Amino acid sequence: MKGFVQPLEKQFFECPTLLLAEKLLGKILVRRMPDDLMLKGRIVETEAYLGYGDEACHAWRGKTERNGMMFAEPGRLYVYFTYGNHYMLNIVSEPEHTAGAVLLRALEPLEGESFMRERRGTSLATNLMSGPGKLTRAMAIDLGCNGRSLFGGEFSVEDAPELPEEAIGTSARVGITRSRDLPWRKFIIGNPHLSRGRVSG
DNA sequence: AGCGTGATCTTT
DNA sequence: AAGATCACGCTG
Repeated sequence: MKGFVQPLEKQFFECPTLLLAEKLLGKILVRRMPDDLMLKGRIVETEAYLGYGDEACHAWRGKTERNGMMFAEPGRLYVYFTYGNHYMLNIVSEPEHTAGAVLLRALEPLEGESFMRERRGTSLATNLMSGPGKLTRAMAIDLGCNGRSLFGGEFSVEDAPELPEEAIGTSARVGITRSRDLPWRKFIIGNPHLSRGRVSG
């Protein structure tokens, strides 16, 4: 059928976390809401977090109630609450029982913008989902979404053409104090919907 | 550059 | 039980 896009399947997510952080750039996060409302955003900025050897990762000291979902199989959502205000959305990576996830830091709105504008209280497109807390707000993602699968219909990631190597930028991760030096942030160079972290490098 | 806001984790 | 930390966003 024309216009019907197949969601990415499990195998896509079965790769090392850092590689997944890069492969997700340009792909489209989809949430199917009640009443035929579709929310879509192109992934333009990600960060990799690994349970082993990465002190910035919630799971670096082992499994707890909060970070438990990071140990699940690839392709599930890890959502957590922070700073008393914000939900952060991650896609779980690495095999089951191994902690890893890709934080989605910024999306470019593609569908459902009026819903997003209302939730965000702003109309500027580049301000709707240009940050990890903003995008969960815009897409109404909270702790109830923790553990949801990307293969169950409600949430999915749509395929899109692979980006050329030169379109992808790399930098240190934003807003962390430990393991600052690791260059595990990936983004689409020059995209206007990036987070406040940095726009080009 | 400063602060709100509250859960989680560490230290007493 | 108390204190520090925090993968942020907004105001100024």
